Amino acid sequence: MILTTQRKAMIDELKKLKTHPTADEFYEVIRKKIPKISIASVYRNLDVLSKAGHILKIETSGTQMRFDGDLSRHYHLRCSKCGRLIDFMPKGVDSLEKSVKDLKKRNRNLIDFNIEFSGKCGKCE
Amino acid sequence: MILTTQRKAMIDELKKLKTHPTADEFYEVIRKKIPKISIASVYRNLDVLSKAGHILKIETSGTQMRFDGDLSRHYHLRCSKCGRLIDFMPKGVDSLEKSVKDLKKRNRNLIDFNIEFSGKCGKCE
DNA sequence: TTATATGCAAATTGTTTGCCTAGGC
DNA sequence: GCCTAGGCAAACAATTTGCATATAA
Repeated sequence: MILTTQRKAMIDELKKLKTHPTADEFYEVIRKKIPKISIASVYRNLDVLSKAGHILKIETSGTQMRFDGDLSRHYHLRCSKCGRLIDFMPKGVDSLEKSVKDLKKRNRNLIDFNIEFSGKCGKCE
Repeated sequence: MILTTQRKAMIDELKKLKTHPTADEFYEVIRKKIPKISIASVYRNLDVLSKAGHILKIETSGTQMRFDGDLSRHYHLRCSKCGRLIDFMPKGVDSLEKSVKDLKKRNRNLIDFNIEFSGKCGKCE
């Protein structure tokens, strides 16, 4: 996997966003930096970059894939009012993580988990 | 929402399945009972029946929606080997549920959560 | 007998692929 | 110079819609 200028720019732009864009949303953003980029490259590169660990592909409710430049351990909340996907790392999450760790100890076949919260985001409360 | 013969049959058939089928998988199953059913009705009815609370639409990894006739509280595990979606309700899950309950107490905006586990299913271990 | 549901085909949406050219090492 | 990446358009897969007919209350 070659980190071309285009791919580097994609990583940079995605890291600036807090919105967890879909591929087509990100296409509109990156087009402002790289006007000649094609939607096919956006899909291809979001895929290879996530496989290479530079960005995160988010398994989310709703049909479209979403992407995240923030690699730190955090969760997401889907706002039940406005529908946006918001970073969510509240106090109390550590005990949930501990529960999962215990689950893994009891169930050796268990590898990972994916959680999405739902509720009102800060702006909609 | 009228519970037509067709919709009743769909609920019955889905409840018999443990496989959490996609819409097209379920279409193949229900066709054996209602040969003239159309794929459009399958999509439409899976949607209205889930909204009416008769069945469950599962937010799952992968691109396709999956459906579940089992309304009892339970979770799912995506097998990392065979890819199937398996019911998962192990010992230890109660402490995870307690953690989420605590989270909700601390974060009043929080409504619900959706978790999908990944790991090897019973057949693949 | 009026409203809702269904079948069929066509339209839409999100994503992937083939192929040829361009750029990176 | 060789191999991987990128642009473009066409293909594909999953789902939705419009419309005419059929079924339910």
